[in-house]
This record gives sequence, structure tokens and C-alpha cells, in this order.
Amino acid sequence: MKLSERLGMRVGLNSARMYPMVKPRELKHKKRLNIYPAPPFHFDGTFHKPSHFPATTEDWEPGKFWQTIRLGNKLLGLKIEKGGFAAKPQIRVTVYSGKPIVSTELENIRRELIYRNELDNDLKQFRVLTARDKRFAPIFRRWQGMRNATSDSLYKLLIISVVLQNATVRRSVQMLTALLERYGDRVQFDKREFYAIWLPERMAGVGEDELRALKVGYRAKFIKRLSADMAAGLVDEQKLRGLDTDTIKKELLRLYGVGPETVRILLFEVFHRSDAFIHIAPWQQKIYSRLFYKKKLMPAARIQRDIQKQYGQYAMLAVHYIWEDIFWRRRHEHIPWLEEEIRL
DNA sequence: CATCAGGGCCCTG
DNA sequence: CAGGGCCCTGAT
Repeated sequence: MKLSERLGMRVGLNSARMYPMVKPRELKHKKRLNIYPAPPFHFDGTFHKPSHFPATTEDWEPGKFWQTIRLGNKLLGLKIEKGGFAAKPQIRVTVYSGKPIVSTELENIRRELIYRNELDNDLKQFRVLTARDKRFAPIFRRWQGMRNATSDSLYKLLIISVVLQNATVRRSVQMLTALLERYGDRVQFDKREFYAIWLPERMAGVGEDELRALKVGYRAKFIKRLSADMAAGLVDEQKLRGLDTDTIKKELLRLYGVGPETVRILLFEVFHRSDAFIHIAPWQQKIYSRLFYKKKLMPAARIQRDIQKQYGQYAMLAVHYIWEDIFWRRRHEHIPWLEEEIRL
């Protein structure tokens, strides 16, 4: 299946078609790596987030997940498979690379996967808290062991956040696809094709009008400045991980194009701050109103206060469970009010 | 056809 | 601290 077909919609019509399509680079070296996440563990809930829009940098089937990843200057392909059993869950990782991987790099990949997917966290306190939640206990039980996981680097999620701004999902997908086709790296592994996010330096020589030709609009300036700042090391993802939430927030807000909603996304998904329920966008407000109050529209401040009061340091994580659950259900049952709000 | 707001953010007054 | 403007698109 072609990459653009996988997205299930017409995309990329305006993008790299003007330029010759580059052949995918084959990542033919393989190494295996096993990780044993703290039980309980929910593989599909962790590695697939149905509320996220599809990207050509990854793919999922039940029990399997593929993604590209950049570590240091290496571009890698990962195939991640479900293994083990309930009492001892296992994650089987195949690492694909252009040049052979040495064992220290393999250990870096392990560490990175554990951090990005919270594999060393058994969420015990969270389970205790949610088990006595009268309304949503069934949801928390259904997804028990699901982590707040992300396949994205800080830079990639910054770019995604920028294409999300003031656009409908369809257009966001178009923009990201166009950018990946033009500037991303095309690779092949496990008989599949993917794109990888370009290095931020790649944007240095790119003109704003060249970006605008990909119909990203005023976001061209954001993409340029964000890339320059990231390439210059204005913020360091690895360093930020160890800092307290307020400092991370302050640092991220220095980036041009990062405001309250983007910083919330980054704090939760990239930096795993489970309490980062710090902003509610208007479209989320409508969905939360339905989910939590069965009402059309509740004041955002009220929603935030209620959720924070009930789930405390796990406020954002709890919302994540309920949010992803409704998007999973959407596949099998028609939920009219939801369709109305998300407008693909 | 025209108008409008969208999975925000920056900048101005 | 509120509100206008921003690119482009599909909905009305």
C-alpha cells in the first residue's frame, strides 16, 4: 500500500509532485532487543492513539507498531511487537539501520523507548485512584496498563503542533505530508516504506516562499524559526527531561510559535507530566462537556477545576484514557455528536 | 458566488 | 489582557 493511501485521504497533491520522488533508503541491518515493561501493560493502547491523525512516519496493526526514529545522527527504523503474557509482558523490538549498530547504541535505543513509552512505570497509584472512580472505572479497567506514550521527538511534535494550529485535521495532514515528502527522509525496512522527520538544520537554507508553496501559509515563518532555534540548541530535549515542570514550561514557551495549547501537548506527550491538564482548547471543551457532563458546553475553567480536583497529579493522564477510549469506540460505533466536533 | 471559522499564536494598543 | 490578523480549505 502506498504511503498516501494509508492515510485514507487525498494528500500531498500540491507537494513533492513538483520534485523528483527520491528512492527510499533501505535500512537493511537488523538487531533485536527485548524490553520487559512493568505489568500490567496494554500494548495496543500504548502504541496506537486513535485520536492522533495518521502520519507516514509510522504504522500500527494489533500487536505491531512501526516507526522511524532519529537518535544522534542515526536514522533508524523500529518494528515493535507484542510478546510475553499478562504477568510478564514483553516488547520485541527489531532495529533497522543503514550502517551496523553497536551495542552502546542499542542501549540508547532501549533507554529512549523506555522513556518515550513509560515502560518502567507500573502506574500503581494511578490504578488505585481510578479504581474507585464511579463513572469511569470501566474505561480505566478496559485500558489498564496503557501508557501515555509518544513515538515523536520534541522537534517532530513541535512541527505537528504548528500544522495543527488554526486548521482542520484534513489540512493538517496535508501540510505534514507535503513537508515530509519534500524535506523528510524516505526509508524502507521490514518491506514497508516510511518517512522520517528531517533534521532541523535542513530548514536553514529553505526560503519562506518555498515553504509557503507547500500551502502551510503563515506557519512557514514558525517552521523556519523553530527549526533554527532547535538546530542552534536553544532548548535541549534530553536536558529538559530532568527539570521541574515549571522550568520546562518556561523554556518551551521561549520557542516562537509555542503557546498555551502547544506547551500542554509537549509537557504531557514529550515530557510525560501526567498533571499537565493546564489548557482546554475550544474544540476540546465541547468534547469534554459531553464526556464529563453530558452537556453541550460547560465553562472551560469549571471543567479544568473539576478534573484537577478529582484526578490531581494524574489529571491529564486520566483525561487521556477517557479521550482515547471514545476515539477507539468511534471505529465501531457511530457517535454523531463526536463526528460533528472533530470534522475531518 | 461570497463568507466564515478552523485541533493557536503573535503582536498591538 | 482583549482582539485583530494570519494562509488555506471545505462547509454553508
